[in-house]
Amino acid sequence: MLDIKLIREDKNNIIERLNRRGRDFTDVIDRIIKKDQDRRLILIELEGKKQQLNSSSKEIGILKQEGEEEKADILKQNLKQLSEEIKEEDKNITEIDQSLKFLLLSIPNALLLDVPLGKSAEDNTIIKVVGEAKLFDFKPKDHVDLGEALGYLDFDRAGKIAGSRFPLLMGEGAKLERALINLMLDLQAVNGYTEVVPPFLANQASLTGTGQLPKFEEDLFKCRDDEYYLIPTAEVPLTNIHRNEFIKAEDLPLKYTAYTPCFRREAGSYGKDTRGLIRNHQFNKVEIVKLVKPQNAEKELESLLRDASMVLDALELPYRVVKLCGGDTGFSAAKTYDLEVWMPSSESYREISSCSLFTDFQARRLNIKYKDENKKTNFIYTLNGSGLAVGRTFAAVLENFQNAAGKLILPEILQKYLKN
RNA sequence: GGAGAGGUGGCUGAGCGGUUUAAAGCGGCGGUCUUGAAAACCGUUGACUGUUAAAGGUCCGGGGGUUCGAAUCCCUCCCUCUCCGCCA
Repeated sequence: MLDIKLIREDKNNIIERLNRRGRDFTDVIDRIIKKDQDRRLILIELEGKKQQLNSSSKEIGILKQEGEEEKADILKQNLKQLSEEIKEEDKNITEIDQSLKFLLLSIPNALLLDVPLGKSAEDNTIIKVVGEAKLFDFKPKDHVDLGEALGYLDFDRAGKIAGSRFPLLMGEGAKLERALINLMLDLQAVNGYTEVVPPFLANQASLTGTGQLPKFEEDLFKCRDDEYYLIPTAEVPLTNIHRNEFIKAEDLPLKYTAYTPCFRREAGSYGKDTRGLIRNHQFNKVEIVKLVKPQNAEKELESLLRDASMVLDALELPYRVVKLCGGDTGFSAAKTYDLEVWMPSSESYREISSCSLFTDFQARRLNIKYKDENKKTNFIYTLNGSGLAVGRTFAAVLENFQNAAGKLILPEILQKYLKN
């Protein structure tokens, strides 16, 4: 959520940073400003009336103590109407507050000024390329053919159990998935993240806090009889650990990691990546989350990116780092780097991690504060990244480490994890 | 699922219709003392809104109600704890 004060005081700057997303936010911002002004006008009048009521009520208390019952009764009669008026106007203010809040909750984060302009993924900036994109002297299989041949994957039976876009890993495949999870968690432990096993369902407040609600409900699986949603990412529970909390400055930064399954309806992506592990309704992910002081934000994003990259380095997978352009940056993020892994079957790079800085956008929704150096209360900044999407890593491992015979030659570190 | 207890400022905790602008303690901050520190003592210290600064307004789990006036009474929902039942 953007700061209404900032919108009031620095409207043009906010609009400029929003418009980097590739559409014009002037109208919405103007509507917000108008509503905010209306609200303040009504509020001034209302507060005057409240002041009057408060002091008169106090007077009644005093009169009664002095035994002046009659005077008190007269005053009481006179206050009845004022009290009614206040109640009425209070209702109006609440309504305006709610619609203002809804508008604010529906506006995406203002982007940092170094986020490149652009409409789609094609306009992202390639920051660096790590490792060599493997070219095979045979035609590499994709991870589905390979996985099914090896008995690791069984999408037909997954369809029987649940439906399309669900994975079923069997035998060595299931073990490989578990090895990857363990490897990732161990690496992030070394990087100083506290391991967490959070709830896999979250309530409405939590999802509003991180930004999935109210705008993107159609992307979520929702329980029918309870106000719970299946988490679309561990970002939700991890970032919500400290919702409505005051953090001691010396406890920052706070760093958490968790492995969780993630559940996404993938509404609106019919026909996209229908094959394999790339886009499923359920997938495993190891997430890393940080709560930091604002002044360290950019540095913390760079280090978060390194923490995520480290997994790809350890697995010896070729990848590249891209900075997302405005149009491709997610709703809550102010700036995002993606890690894209090389997929030999399609000879392309595919997103495997997304590392974002959210500035105080989430913290404001979540009400997470700390006291800064000047003892001023301030919102913390949040960041998160995938470290990594396990399903996509699984696919990348299969495709990158296959040989002509259709067997896997895994890097040493993975072999070690498979043994344990 | 049944019965009971409870949710109050960074923390502990009193208040249970009207000088409460939420007591007190802890913690924090400043000071006195000290070579320095600790202890002790003195002062200060909730959040949000608003303002040049103030005044004022809002906030005692969430929502609604009663009243001139609600932390306090009523309704409702949520959460925590104890006991019972069921259960991995």
